[in-house]
Amino acid sequence: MSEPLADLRGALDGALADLGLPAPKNPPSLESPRQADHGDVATNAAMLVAKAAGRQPREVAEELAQRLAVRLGPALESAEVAGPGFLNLVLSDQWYVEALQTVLAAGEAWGGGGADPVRSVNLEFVSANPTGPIHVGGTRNAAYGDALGRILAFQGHAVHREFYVNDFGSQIRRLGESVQARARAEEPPEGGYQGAYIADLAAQIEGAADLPTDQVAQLAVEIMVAQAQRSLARFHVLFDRWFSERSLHEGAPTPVEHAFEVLDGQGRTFREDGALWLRTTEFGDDKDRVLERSTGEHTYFASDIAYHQEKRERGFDLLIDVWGADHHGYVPRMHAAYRALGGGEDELELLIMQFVHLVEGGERGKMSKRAGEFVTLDDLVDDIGVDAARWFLLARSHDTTIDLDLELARRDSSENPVFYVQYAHARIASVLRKAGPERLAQALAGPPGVPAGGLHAGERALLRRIIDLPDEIREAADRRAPHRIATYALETAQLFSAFYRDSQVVGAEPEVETLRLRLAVAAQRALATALELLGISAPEEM
RNA sequence: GCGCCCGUAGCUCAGUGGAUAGAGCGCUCGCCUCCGGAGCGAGAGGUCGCAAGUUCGAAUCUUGCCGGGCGCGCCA
Repeated sequence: MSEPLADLRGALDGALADLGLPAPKNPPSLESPRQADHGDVATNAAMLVAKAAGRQPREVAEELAQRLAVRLGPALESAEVAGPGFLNLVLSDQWYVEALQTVLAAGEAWGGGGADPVRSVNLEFVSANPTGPIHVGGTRNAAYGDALGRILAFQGHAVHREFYVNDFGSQIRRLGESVQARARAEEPPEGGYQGAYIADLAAQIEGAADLPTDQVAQLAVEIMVAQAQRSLARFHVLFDRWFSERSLHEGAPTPVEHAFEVLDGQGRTFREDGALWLRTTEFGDDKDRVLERSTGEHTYFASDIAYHQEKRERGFDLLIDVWGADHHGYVPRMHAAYRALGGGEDELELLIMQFVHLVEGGERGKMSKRAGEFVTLDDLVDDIGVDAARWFLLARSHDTTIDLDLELARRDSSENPVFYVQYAHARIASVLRKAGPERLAQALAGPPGVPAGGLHAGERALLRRIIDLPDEIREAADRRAPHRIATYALETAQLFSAFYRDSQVVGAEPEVETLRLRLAVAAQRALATALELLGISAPEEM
């Protein structure tokens, strides 16, 4: 048996072909029905093809059931047509036991490797301005980008993680001025930065009061970047490259100038009012955009275009940028610019993270960077820990704003979902320790067998969920939706808990104990994999 | 005004064409001679913002409205 659900899908496709029915436009479902009396696997295949074939769905389902019975043989216990044309399949214990064997044989690789086709992905995320510490929004971006990277990599994609450092331009000058003002005990400049970290920078930079402002600014950026690297590493987020915006303005020609040449070669730029413009309206933007101001300075947009051109030239076949919600208005012009460079529409994905509100006792905290009253990544990790922070930031879809309940997040009890999942993992480890290494090795050595009494409902339900893992990961990857993995982890932990409650593992009849030990190992792997993809620890004991 | 995101249980949110819409928290009530009780459960609680439309079938797709968040610089 290869991957169990893939086998079923193959059998279903084959059965449709047997009947001379066209393959449906959308792949038929193979879902675990919520209702227990709807079988182990339900499919809507008959309803999908009935119309095109001009047939009654239930009639098609009946014929499909017969063909599946032939193709699946002893794997299929029964197939029943229900409702408007669903086909509910009950799989045999033998099928389940063989599926479990497949899971165990795959080991840590179970659930991964589904990339099709394999792509070379540049994943740019966080990219927070080095004018201040990383705050909660950046932390969510970090957790999301990192988890997405883990999922894509587990699928088999080549993932290169990058942090774009905005170490150039007016805000950096303002940072230098702010630090220098502080060092001179003067008021910060108009629109400058405040907060304790500015005082720290002023103290750390020797001669900050007297050095040229540009130099103070660069030294401050270096310190801030190093701090961001430490904070992110502590949050289990590592990058392959920290890309300097400043570097886009160095060399001859500079990457920015090179990008201008590329755009000019495509005939996309023009001069007006003394400025250089890009005709982004040709690609759906609502107005054209300035690349070089009438003063001769380049805009931030020019840097960004040069950066994306540079990434293109490095040979990635997919660029993903994860941006904060406050930049969403920038999306159309970036897409337009990418196409103006000659890039393909589906080579660049811009993902927008919505905001996070921290909630404590029903009250929302404030996060204003300039005022210096923000909660930073380090503050959050100090408060609730890496695992809880990552869980609560990752458990929800990236395009919904979230309220993070700090009071719940810091609890060490099963009321806290991340604790509950980790506890289930640790508990399995404890059961396996109880069985002992010899007994465990013996159980895993097989051969797989169906115990005399057959499988119980709780065992089948847990195993069914473990078998779902590859599909879940594929969905999470394709939809850029790490939160699905969190949902999966919680459900799997709940199913294990129910199984554990109802079924004695260690000390059961030998062949039953063997099955349950194997199941426990598989459940532990599924949980460990899900947690790993979220960057959350899977403890052996707590 | 225009654009993007959101509107699902008291609260926070899953669920992007299928059957009787789910979870966590909160609330009420149960379970320790038993592999981890820092645990395990049960129950109450919902016009899926509103209205049309498409479909055999809509929380899900379309359109319009209402409500909330964000954005609309030769700033970054």
